Amino acid sequence: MKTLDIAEVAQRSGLPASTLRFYEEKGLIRSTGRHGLRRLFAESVLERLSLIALGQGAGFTLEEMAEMFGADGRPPIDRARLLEQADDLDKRIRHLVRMRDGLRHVAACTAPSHLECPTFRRLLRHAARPPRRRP
Amino acid sequence: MKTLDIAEVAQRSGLPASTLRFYEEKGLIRSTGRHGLRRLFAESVLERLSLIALGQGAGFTLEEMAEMFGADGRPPIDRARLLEQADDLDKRIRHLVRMRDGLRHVAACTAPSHLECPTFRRLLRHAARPPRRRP
DNA sequence: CTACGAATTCAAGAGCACTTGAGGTCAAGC
DNA sequence: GCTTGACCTCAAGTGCTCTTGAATTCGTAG
Repeated sequence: MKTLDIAEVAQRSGLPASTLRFYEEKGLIRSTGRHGLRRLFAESVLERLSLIALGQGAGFTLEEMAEMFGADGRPPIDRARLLEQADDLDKRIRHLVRMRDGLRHVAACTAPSHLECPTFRRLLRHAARPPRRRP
Repeated sequence: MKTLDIAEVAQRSGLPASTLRFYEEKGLIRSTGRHGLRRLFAESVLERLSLIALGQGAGFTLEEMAEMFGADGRPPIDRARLLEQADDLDKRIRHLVRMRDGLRHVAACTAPSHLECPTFRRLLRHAARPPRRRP
């Protein structure tokens, strides 16, 4: 099995070595051994890192992800949880779409003051706070 | 002109008073005066708060927003900036859509291991890190 | 006029995701 | 064998957005 040293993982994943060490400390990835002091990683760590990026984008915290693919390795994925998260994403997407449209409108709008523009005012009424990363 | 005390602003905006004080300190909102010690706000602060929520969702930091509607009040909006931000949002939206679809797929997929599922693997390859809040 | 409760200030703390710096170690090349 | 430089550890620091707590002030109801 081919092993990668941290520099190679860093280069291929685009993450700095410090982040990789940090992730390992958090239990998000694992090194398969050492060469002297130096960590060795299996190539599969790259997939894991993609998975982490995916999860981050979906709104999971690092800690939640560490739990999810906890003890063993293979993500024992919780389907209900994922669907819930997908619905959540739907909300965020709709929100962002409204905002994008709003921004474009404001950039184009010629109303004397944006606060007088009905489109803008409608937008504001819908501008609920973005869902906070679960506190 | 009707004025609101902080409790009313809090209640109508859904933000805790501490956040309102924090925003004022940051120059994001202004109280119009005091009644004794107590802040008084114009009703228009509610619109401003919506605007802030909007901006946050669009990826502006509080400081950037404080700059934008800086000295006077009325947002002297920078159109180029807004369009740029809208394009940015477009990217984020496309990203989120892929992730949502990915999550749904994974929840439904029956492949023995997700890492063997081609759809999932394709998803992973696209799971670039979500754009970091401008560092 | 007194007591209550809501608001105030200021400093510190919290949560998340990392980054940085000081000081040490070790494999490899010369 | 010695130097070099990548990698190591551990503690502390960063940036952002707030929250919490202690001590204090003040308007309003009774």
